[in-house]
Amino acid sequence: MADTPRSFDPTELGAYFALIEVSSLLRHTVEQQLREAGDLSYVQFQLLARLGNSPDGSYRMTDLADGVVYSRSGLTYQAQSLEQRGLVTRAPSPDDERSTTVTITQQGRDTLAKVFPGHIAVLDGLLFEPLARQDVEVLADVLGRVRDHMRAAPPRSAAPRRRKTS
Amino acid sequence: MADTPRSFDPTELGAYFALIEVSSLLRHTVEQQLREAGDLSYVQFQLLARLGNSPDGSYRMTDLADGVVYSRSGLTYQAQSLEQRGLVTRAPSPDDERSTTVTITQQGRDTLAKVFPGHIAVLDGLLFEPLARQDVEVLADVLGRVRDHMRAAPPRSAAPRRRKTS
DNA sequence: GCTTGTTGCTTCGGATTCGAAGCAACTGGG
DNA sequence: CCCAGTTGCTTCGAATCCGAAGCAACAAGC
Repeated sequence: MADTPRSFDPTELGAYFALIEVSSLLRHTVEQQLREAGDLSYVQFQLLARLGNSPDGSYRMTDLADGVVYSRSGLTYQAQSLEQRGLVTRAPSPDDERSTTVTITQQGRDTLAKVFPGHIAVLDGLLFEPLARQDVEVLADVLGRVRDHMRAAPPRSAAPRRRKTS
Repeated sequence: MADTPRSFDPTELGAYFALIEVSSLLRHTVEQQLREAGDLSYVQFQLLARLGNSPDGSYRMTDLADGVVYSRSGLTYQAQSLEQRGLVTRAPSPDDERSTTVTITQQGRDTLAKVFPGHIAVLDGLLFEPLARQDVEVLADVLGRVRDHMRAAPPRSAAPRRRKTS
């Protein structure tokens, strides 16, 4: 397999390495800020932010997991943690007894509001500062296209669950 | 000093979210490939790759940690693991008795060679496939600039001015 | 040569992550 | 109604990660 190990040219390598390094550093810094400002991990912040953006402030566990890339078990762990701290509530969905609906509380919204300015400040100073308006636009466009492509791509596993192969 | 809690416009948000999601998904997929192909974690692969690129195949621990963004202790953990598997050796530096020099072994190079084609294939299919040549160039340029800016920025002395004024 | 201070790495304890297995609720065919 | 299959979430065990404290080797000042 993989008989065509073409190697990358410097530009491609540069793009790849820069992507990895930028996201790592950014995440690291943001994580520190969130920890200091509101004792939140990055995942917890993402979850709260997503819930806060929802019309009714709630989502199913699965939808949350999909939006944040993390594993189901990891999400359970964080949701429990957030629930114990009173930032979200969890209740079985009225429709589907097996699905759990997570809802952000007022305290959760307060916490979100408390950490948000610092979050923006970090992004501003670290990510956007060296970029012109046009750079941001290009970045959004190109990375947005990559993201759509990734989402569309099959999970790439010789899945144990083969079904529906047309 | 809550002077500028400016919120981001959709383009900035899009760039930020796309960056996070792309890097997360990419990393996730790459991690799986590396695990299957050579039982390596992403960090381990990065370390081996970096060592393999070095003229003499070796680096000091600190330089490795800086290049890979991870914590010192985490690096120690991974280096020990790699050493036990015979992929690298560790020895005190002749100059500085306290610094440890990590060197890739032939077996390490073999492992690297084994996983590399698959690694490239993943990147190709996931990251580069939807991009035109020009997109890659722009990406390398813009992200490269951001990376340089981040490296120049002080790691954490940027926010110590704030007190918990809740 | 001693005493401080710094630097480089490791150990330690705790938090977070994941995949696999387990359990409970829905679904469809008989 | 029952049975197998699927779906949604949680529990479990193990791996990985980090920051803080600890230890050893250098560097400076006296």
